[in-house]
Amino acid sequence: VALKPSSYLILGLVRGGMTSGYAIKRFIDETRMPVFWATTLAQIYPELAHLEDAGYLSSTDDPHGARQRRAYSLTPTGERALMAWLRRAQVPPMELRDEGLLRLAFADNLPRDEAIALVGRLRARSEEAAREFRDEIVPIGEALRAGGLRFPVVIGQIGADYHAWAAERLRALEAELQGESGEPVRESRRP
Amino acid sequence: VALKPSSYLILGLVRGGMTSGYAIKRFIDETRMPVFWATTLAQIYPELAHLEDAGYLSSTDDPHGARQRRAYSLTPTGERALMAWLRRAQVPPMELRDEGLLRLAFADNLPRDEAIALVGRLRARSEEAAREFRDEIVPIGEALRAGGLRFPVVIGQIGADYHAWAAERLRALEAELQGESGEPVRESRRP
DNA sequence: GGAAGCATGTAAAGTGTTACATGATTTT
DNA sequence: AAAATCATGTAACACTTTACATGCTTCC
Repeated sequence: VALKPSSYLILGLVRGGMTSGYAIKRFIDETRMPVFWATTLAQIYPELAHLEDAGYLSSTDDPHGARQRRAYSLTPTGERALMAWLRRAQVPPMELRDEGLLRLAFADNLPRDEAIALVGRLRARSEEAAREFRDEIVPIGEALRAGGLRFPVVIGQIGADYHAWAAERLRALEAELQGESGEPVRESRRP
Repeated sequence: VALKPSSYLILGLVRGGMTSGYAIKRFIDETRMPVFWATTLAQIYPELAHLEDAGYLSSTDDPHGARQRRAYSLTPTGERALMAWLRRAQVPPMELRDEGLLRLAFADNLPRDEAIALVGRLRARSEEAAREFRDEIVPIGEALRAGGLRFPVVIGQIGADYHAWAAERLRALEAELQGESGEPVRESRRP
């Protein structure tokens, strides 16, 4: 029974010291460390229960005063599963599913100026995302680095660099589209 | 009742001349034009039916001999909905959900050489994807361009450029990780 | 006559999101 | 006393994927 990526996410976070459902939620909200595999609160608790049933996690009650809390930890099986996943030779192909680029694919339905405006909106979106990665996610990663974790900051930087690249790429596309005049030009294009 | 991205995908393809469910499937298989919003055969037929119920599409029987076929076309409502979507000022944030980058986020659990190997696998994956975009998807887009469609090739090129960029970015990360020696170095790092 | 392609669908399971629901404790 | 935070969950819905199911037509 193969685990899904969100299961490994939970496994990895428990292994990293986020031992309760709430701690996992808070870590995700605060650090946005798993930006490349989002999950929501409603998935965490069922997933923890499922991983315990399947023998990857074990749990003990760990109340603070009268406030309940359940503390999870990896079983040897869970440990093995996480490491095997990290070491697996095959990495599934990247899937990026983006409504913005889907719109762009249909931009032939728009007049040229409106197509350019659409590209401009996509560029603005990437600029905003780049800012967010640079100013919020990377600094949090740098804070975690003090605790010996170097990869959160690495993926934050990759995210920041990606969006910066995308913004530039879209700016180039805007320029290219603007360069093509509305009236057909006397062949200035190579054959 | 807002339509979902896959609905607009279908609407856009019908508008582009793929008037039957099978034609849509074939176009997707052959051109892989909507790489940034994948869909499967099992979604197409229910979606066509749903869009007709909701008044965005109309259909007529269009058999070839005794072989049945249902031909769809956009109603004025469908036309308006598609154009409004393309013109909408707000573009939802890009979501990229990638198991590979999720693994990288947890690479602190691996010894350095294995972490480097993981980055290497991710790089190889991007190189492969770049090749696929460059050698397969872009040429198909260029063929479509003859028919007046210029944006399929644009998104193919964006995909190719993205993966090429990613491969280079990951190669830089490999080098960076390799540069850090196993034993702690006498502070060659700025404060 | 058989294989490949054309054509349309369904069933079931898996996966994920939004909104709701509850209650204790700590801080202001 | 109220607000914020800690803590755990459920219900309903939305969406996607995998696998299955059927039958005709054209080409070899």
